[in-house]
Amino acid sequence: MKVEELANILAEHSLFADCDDAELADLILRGHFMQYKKGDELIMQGDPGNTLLILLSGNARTSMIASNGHEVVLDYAEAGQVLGEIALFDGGDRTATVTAIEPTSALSITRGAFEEILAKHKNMALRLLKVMAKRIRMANSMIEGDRAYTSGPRLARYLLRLSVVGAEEGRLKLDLSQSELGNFAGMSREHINRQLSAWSESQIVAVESGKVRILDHAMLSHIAEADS
Amino acid sequence: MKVEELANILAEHSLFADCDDAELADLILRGHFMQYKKGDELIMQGDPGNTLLILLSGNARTSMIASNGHEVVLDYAEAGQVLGEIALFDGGDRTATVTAIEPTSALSITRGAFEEILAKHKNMALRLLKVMAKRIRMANSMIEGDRAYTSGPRLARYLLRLSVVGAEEGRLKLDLSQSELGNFAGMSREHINRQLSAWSESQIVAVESGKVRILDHAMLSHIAEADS
DNA sequence: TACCAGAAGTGACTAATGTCACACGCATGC
DNA sequence: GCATGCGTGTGACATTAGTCACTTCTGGTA
Repeated sequence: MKVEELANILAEHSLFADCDDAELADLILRGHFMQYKKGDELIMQGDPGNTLLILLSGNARTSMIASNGHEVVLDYAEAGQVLGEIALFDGGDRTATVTAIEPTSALSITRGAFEEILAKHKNMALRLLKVMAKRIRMANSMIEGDRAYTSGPRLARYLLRLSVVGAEEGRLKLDLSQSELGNFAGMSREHINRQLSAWSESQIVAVESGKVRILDHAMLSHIAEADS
Repeated sequence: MKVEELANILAEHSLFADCDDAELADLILRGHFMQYKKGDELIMQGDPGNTLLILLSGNARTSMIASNGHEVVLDYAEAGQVLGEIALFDGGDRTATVTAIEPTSALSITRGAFEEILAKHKNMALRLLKVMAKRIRMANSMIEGDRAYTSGPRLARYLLRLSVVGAEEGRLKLDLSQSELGNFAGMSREHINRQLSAWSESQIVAVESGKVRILDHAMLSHIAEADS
């Protein structure tokens, strides 16, 4: 892939939108371009983590497998997202596995290279701090939601999180199977199914050939804040 | 408080242990020394967040109140910990409330001052990135634990998290009431009580005048990884 | 000492979800 | 066309943990 193409992809996404050309050039120069097929693992839980990844295209699922075998999906990442920062910065092993859920490409940058970039471009550190702050905020909000709410409001939250901001007919960013939705929202497939059926009755969502569409965004937001 | 005293306190704690004198001096010079009584709020959920706090002494509880009134305790902070980074860096409001649970003091640094320090001392950014990486790691591990395990293993994990590393007779860092433990581990006070009683029967913990002591650290760790 | 407040202990009941079992529908490929 | 597999729909039941309503302890204090 050409350097200009990479630069364009990077510059399209918020995090790198305000990078100057020199920064972009350095990222691309020091990074390796990686390609993955659907199902490939970009990052494997337990591995030592010495690289930072920047998703260029495609979508990936970040998940952890607990010691009892239970799978927990933490997030879905799209182009422009930074992955692998945790292990890179704290020096520990990778905490989660990142799996491509469609053909995906990424820029891989080693610790050494990234530290040089940080040293050279001081705005880079602030950008990264901002990305990580947002991640902690999201994680805290997941903890709060998982703890404080019952399954209904929780599923509502996760659906809203998957909903496209522009709200093009309420379609979700990703078409997840009900089992995957379950792993993401922390409930059983059957329970997801029942909840979705109920909401479908009351016209809050529509389920068409396995795909969820949000019909009543306001109502869903209301449910997400509900008392129970 | 004298500058040298502050410098000593800062230098004692891991995050700042490798700061050079100039860095410490800048932190202290640009920071305001704050003191809090037990029960005072160092940070209030919903406020705009324009300062970073570094705990110098005491202990504080970080908690969120969900829209349905449910309180979720995210963490307990001790001296040396950085607080308030999330809102400082992503520009949003404070996500949680931090309450002193004993007399506490902290260094408060405004965004502007901190950005100047970051620009001047390039190691500062790496240190911060590391702190935040560890926080995300901890948050992810909370999500994993809350989702994948039942109450037993979960309580075990939170007790271990509160246990002093040096394991001085298994005493916990903080003597929390059972209700507080409940808000931290995400279960009802009664359930905490029953679980603790059961473990006390089997000599895994001891409960003496309201204080929990871990008797069998290995067993508790084993429970924390249990299948159920 | 007697009293009070806040914590802790406990039984009975209830609510929320997970689990199991199985039917169904729809796409894929031989 | 038919077999196969995967995702979905649904009832019955089991479990887990929360809730309620008290009682009992404990430490501090008038």
